Amino acid sequence: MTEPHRVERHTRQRQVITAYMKAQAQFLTAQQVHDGLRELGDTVSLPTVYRTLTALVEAGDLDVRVSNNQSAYRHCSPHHHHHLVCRQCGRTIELADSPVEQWATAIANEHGFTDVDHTIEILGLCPACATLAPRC
Amino acid sequence: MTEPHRVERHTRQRQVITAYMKAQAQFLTAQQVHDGLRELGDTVSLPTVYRTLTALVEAGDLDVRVSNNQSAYRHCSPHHHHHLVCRQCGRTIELADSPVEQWATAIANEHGFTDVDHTIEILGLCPACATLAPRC
DNA sequence: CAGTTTCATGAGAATCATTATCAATTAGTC
DNA sequence: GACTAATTGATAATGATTCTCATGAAACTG
Repeated sequence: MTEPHRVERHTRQRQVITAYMKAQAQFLTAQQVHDGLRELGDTVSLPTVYRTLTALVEAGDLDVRVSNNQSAYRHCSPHHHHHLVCRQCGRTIELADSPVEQWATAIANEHGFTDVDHTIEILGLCPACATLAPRC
Repeated sequence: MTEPHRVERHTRQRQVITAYMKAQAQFLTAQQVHDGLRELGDTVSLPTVYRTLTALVEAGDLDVRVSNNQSAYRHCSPHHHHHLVCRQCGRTIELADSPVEQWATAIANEHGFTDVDHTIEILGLCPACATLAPRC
């Protein structure tokens, strides 16, 4: 009944995608990653881009964000899953620990919930976009 | 330059969908709403279900939640957009005001963000699911 | 280093949620 | 009841994501 021991392989494609995502400051769709890599000469098939991004999300290396019926991925430092995001340009600021952590846990306990996790996202207009685009 | 004055019409389909969603405690996909209505004998075309649900979301009457590449919709009381959700059965508990509100606003101001909104979601395993399904 | 195993990749097709199109229906108004 | 514009439904189109499966290449073996 022991798991068949799945070995993770270190392929060119995975390295390329991982490196690319680490260098990226924005949320990118699979398609954008695919195109971006091609521009650098590192061709990776679209299905592989999807597979790898999904794997990286499961590994906790990437954050996902769905908008417009599309998933966008972005590198994120582990354990700090809260963001302040500009709804215009997508500029993201990672937020450190907050009072929310404790509150969330407390609320969950109160209702008997276990194995608790939480997501917080603050959306707004960053200073730059506020001045540049009064109305888009 | 005045808007052409768009009149909202009160159709059978809209009433039916609105009523149905109000009576529902779970997040439902457009397809599920469509099927549910058909079972009640209130047939509404799938495109119309989509159109109506989208409109209701924009009106602030419904919450959306994306999972498995599908949007799910659920009635929600306005102004309280925070939920404690069971990741297994989808059971949802609406959370009242929290310390987060102030914190979010403070953080946003600190970074010069304006027109701020936020989303918080606490995911966990509800007591029922925790006992029934130790491992799925 | 050659052989073997097994996972990963890529090309293409398939899926399937969501949207667009457009003619036919209707709600709201006079 | 007639008029007008919004709404609906049938259908097709779109497009992101996933599946299939033959080929390629890691990792391991001896």
